[in-house]
Amino acid sequence: MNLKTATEIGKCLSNQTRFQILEWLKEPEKHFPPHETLKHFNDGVCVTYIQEKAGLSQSTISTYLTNMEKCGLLISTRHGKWSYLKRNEKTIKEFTDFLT
Amino acid sequence: MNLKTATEIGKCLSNQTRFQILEWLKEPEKHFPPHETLKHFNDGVCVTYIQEKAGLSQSTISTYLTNMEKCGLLISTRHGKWSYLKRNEKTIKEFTDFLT
DNA sequence: TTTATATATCGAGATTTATCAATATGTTTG
DNA sequence: CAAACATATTGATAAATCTCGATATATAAA
Repeated sequence: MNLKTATEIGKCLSNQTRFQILEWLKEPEKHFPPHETLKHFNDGVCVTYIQEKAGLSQSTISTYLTNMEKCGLLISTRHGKWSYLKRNEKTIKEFTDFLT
Repeated sequence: MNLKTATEIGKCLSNQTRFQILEWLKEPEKHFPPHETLKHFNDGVCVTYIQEKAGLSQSTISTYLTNMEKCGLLISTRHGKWSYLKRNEKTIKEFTDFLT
């Protein structure tokens, strides 16, 4: 982890909604309904579910998630027309190690 | 640690200079000269030394440090006319625990 | 292949942050 | 007390971020 990447992660963590998303994704089954198509949470939660729970516009949440993926906080996996997001624990650990 | 405080900390970590200060303060003796009056780094480093190393204006750094203290990232101790800043490892740990 | 659904990107206005110079406050020293 | 020094606060402008609606793209379903 370098200073630039760490700062990009800091930017993602500087907003309550984005931070909250990261918290929700710790335990997806606790905060989101199971997806109608996929029956598991192996790749996380789809954009729409996150958007509905956050209560912000689709475009805003899409941008948030894209940026969070870019700096390594999230991993995005596409299944058909859905994008699923899950935490990237490896980067999160690198970040906390860098800070500590 | 709650979401609001964590987000305030995230704001501090969203800027390279502020993040850098936190890194410098991990090992003050490695990045700063010993203070002419105090001979130790027990309470950290004075504002002026941090300001000079960061290369930003006195008012900017003062504001940075004040905010970093407000959200618990730093501990400020006054000795005479100097304010010394050091990392608040307790809060930093609470933050990384909250994130993990 | 048209239509519907999910996600991404663009453009714009409102809000927040970055950063400074100027000034104020607090503390020490002559 | 006056001068000097360290730090904090204020006021201002430029830059960045927030957030949306509109629109584009990708994929699936009819």
